[in-house]
Formats: sequence, structure tokens, C-alpha cells
Amino acid sequence: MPELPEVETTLRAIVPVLDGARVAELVVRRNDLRWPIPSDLAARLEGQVVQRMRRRAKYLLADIAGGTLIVHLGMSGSIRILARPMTAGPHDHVDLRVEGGPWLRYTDPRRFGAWLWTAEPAERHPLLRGLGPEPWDDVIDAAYLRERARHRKVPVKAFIMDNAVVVGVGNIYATEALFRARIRPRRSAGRVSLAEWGRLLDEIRAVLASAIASGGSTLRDFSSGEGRPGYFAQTLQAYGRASMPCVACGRALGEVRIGGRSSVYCPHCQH
DNA sequence: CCGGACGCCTGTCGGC
DNA sequence: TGCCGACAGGCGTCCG
Repeated sequence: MPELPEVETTLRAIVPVLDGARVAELVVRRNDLRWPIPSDLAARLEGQVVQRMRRRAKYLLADIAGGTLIVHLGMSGSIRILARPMTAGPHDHVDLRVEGGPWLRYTDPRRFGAWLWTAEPAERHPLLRGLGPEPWDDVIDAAYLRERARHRKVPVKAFIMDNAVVVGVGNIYATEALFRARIRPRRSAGRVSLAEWGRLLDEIRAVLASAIASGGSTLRDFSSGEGRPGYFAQTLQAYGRASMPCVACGRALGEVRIGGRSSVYCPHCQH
């Protein structure tokens, strides 16, 4: 399930299917996702060629003549590729059939995801407008983070999960990056040193890249577009390991809640 | 402006 | 074994 590596993994799976392909049919079984799926979405898409599939933050974007399809996987969404139509289950809310190709099936038990249309450039859509840079954007470095964090009392973990600062850092990878950078999640962002920002940024990038390289995490049931499970979950050192021994010092990991999200850390190694 | 809480919805897991 | 509450990867909105 979707943090940025899972979205990127999904993108890589569907790019070969959708890039340059024509949409033959869109079947919407339930339209009550986080926002209603526009009733005219099928009419907008059917018969049109997907000029390019891309990702911005955790949004999947399909550029099509006249606008862009915006897809978000929410907390529990996934997209699978079906070679042939199969009976839809109760959570299979949307199917997209590619002309002369397979079906894409969108499954989302919690229905926090979104399928939206925008006629403007997607970057100007209200959901995308306020997004900060991608984790690998050159504008992000230790100085950028320190500057953005000046006078901010918010816990550093909440700060790096703030999409206006940097996109794509969800709860799992924030927890892991802070553990690896040896910074306590509750530290005020404004009190993190330049050297620590440098370490943290390196670890954010490393943990995201490693997760992408292994196809995304599998916490419950995320699987890539091809239906293969991701193998990154077993490499998590902090997330989901509260009260278990720290891989570095062997002492029990602690857990706090930050912004309502569980945050595991090592009281001995992280400062 | 900032920080924190809430809610959307369903499935799963742990504790009793 | 069965039930019930807590919690789950996101994120927009509201409130103080």
C-alpha cells in the first residue's frame, strides 16, 4: 500500500501498458471514493490516447488530450493488470480497458483514493498546487531543510511528512529514515542541526530508493502492478518493531504518537 | 501562521 | 473460540 515507493512501483508497472495507448473503456462500479468520480470521466477518456503516464508526489497522472486523469491510491488502493476480464470483487471499483490490451483494475477497500479529471495543467489542480519538491529534486539539500524548519516547533517527523516541504515521505519511511539518521522523531524541526539535516536527507533518499528498488513495501497486501508482493517490509528496522530489540544496540525500541501516527524509535541511539 | 485533532471507510489484529 | 476496540500506509479541513 501506497507510500511513494508503492506508487512509483505501480507507475512503472502501468507505464508500458498505458503510455501511448488508447483507452477503450472505463467501468466505474462505485463512484464514492474520497471524492465522487466525475460522472463524465468515462466520456472524457474513452477513445482518447494517453500521451504520457507520470507521477507527482503520490498522484498518478495520465495526460490526455484536453486534460489529465488524476489517480490517488489513498491508504488502501492498488492497481492490477488483468490479461482478461475477471469477476470483480466488492472492492474493485474501477476498470480501465486498454484498446487491444489488458485491463487495469483499481481496488480500494477503504475508498480513500481518488479518480479525478482536470482540464487545466495538472500542477494547477488544487490537490497538486501546494506540493513541495520531489525527494530527489536538486532544490532540496540540508540548507533548504534547515531554512524551511527555522522557528518551526513541529516534531521533525511531522515536518518531513509535510507535503509542502517534501513530498512522498509517509509514516513508514519517515520512521525508518529518522532511525537510520539517529534523530528522535519528537525533536523540534527548528532544533535539528545542518549536519543532521544532511544525514536525514541522505537516509530519506536511501530508504525510498531501496524500497523502490525492491518493489515497495508489503505491510498487509500491497502488491505491484504485476501482482508480485514487495520485499522491502522485511528490511524495516524500526517501523512495526515497537518493544523489539534495536538492531544497533539491542535495547527495546520505544513508541510515541506524533500527529496521531505511531512512531517507533530507539531511545538509546536516537537523540 | 502554526500545530494538532478529526474524519473519511473497511479490514485486521490483539487482548480479554 | 468469540467479541470488541484499537489501529492501519493519506490527506484535506477545521479549530484554537
